[in-house]
Amino acid sequence: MMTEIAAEPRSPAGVPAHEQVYRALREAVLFGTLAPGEPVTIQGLVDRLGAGMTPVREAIRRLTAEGALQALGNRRIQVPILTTADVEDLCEARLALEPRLAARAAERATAQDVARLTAIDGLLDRAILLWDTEGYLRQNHLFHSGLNDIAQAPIMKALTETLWLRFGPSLRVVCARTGTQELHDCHKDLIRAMTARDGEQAVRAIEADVRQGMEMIRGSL
Amino acid sequence: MMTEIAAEPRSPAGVPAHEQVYRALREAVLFGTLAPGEPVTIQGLVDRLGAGMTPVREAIRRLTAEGALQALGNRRIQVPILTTADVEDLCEARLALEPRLAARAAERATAQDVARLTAIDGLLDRAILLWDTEGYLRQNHLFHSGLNDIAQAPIMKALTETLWLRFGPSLRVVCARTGTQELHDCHKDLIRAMTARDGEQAVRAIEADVRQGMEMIRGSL
DNA sequence: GGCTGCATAATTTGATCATATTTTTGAGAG
DNA sequence: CTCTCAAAAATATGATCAAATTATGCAGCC
Repeated sequence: MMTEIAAEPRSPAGVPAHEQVYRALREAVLFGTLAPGEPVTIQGLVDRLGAGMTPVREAIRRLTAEGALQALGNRRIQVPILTTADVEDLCEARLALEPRLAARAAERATAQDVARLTAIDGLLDRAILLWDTEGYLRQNHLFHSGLNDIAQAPIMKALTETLWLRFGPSLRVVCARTGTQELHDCHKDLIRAMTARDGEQAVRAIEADVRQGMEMIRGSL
Repeated sequence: MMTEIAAEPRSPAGVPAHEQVYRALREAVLFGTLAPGEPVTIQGLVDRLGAGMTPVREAIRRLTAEGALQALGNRRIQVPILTTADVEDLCEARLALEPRLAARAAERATAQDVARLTAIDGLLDRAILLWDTEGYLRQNHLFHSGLNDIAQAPIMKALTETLWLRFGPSLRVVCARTGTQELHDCHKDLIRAMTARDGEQAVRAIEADVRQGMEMIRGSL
């Protein structure tokens, strides 16, 4: 497994090793091959990434604090396995935060912001047509991350990012299995809402998007 | 400063050093003497707590991921200084999450749960009468943490805890300066709502509590 | 005779520390 | 005011120790 976690051979000047390991692991959680329930060992990461123990350790603690990884009692760490209750919990948390961010974004979006999101959404559509699951996941995350940036609420955005880390692996499993063809694209509604500066419409669109995503995961348990 | 971070000389069987450092630091953020803007150095913690570098490092990364500490660009770490925008952001995040938790708690609370919260609230009142700021902060946190436990939504609760870590130091500064005497006690309303299984009332009470607390902090900037 | 169960040994993995290296800061000289 | 250099702090490595899991082997039972 997890053979696709890329090891960056050289350190691009100034980026600490623990930061690089963190980014690689985070990517692996969101778009990579880390599956729910998969064990994550420190030594394995040390061997695979060619880093020392301390940086790997720090990165793992960080991801664990964010909910991307789960520390079992017995010194073992794994990618969390979501229960039905977890998905409910996640869904409610997302519905608490993301509509507020979307409303703020709709109130603040410039034409440039809308253009950027539209471009990302285009790449997303292309990924869907090509059955490119990883591309879909990347562009989808990029779209929502960009949207939440526009809201200018860094704390709520940070919380939301940790939620995405929690359901990332499960969402990937679902998408790899069932594909992404038949999903209703709420992003178009979102872009319309932002163009119109309509917070209410943005809230409805993001709620639909969240429910759709969480429902897919729930159905796969 | 921070001389009151207790060093646990011996490891109480099985609790790893990095976990102990984490707990000590977390307590210091919530109830201790760590003030906003105060620098947190690894070496300082190593010397003060008598632990090794690696555990201290891990604890700091964890707290940083939770927003309790802030990594400056230049390898320096400090307790975050909240801006007005941060407080707005925090307030909206709390209003997004805590009312939902309170409503869930109100629907699920047993008589025993209510009794426990009532007991904590009694200790809280005593702390207020005694002008015991740390006691007030501890019991207040215990009350809300216990309330959020009852909601049985571990993910939303975890998010909320990180929010408390973010405003902990600032709240403590305010309380130490202005005291806690004149605060309207929303906890009584909360307990009534839980006894009555009234989610709506619980939402209103917690919203008032959140606004009151955030307003105190906002006014101190 | 083969299979199950448990005790024990071997190996893997995690936790911690001491230390070397690099970076940043800040003081002092020009 | 700027540049240089020394002290302090952070980063990162590898070694060492402890704990847990897995493998192994022996006895007893079907």
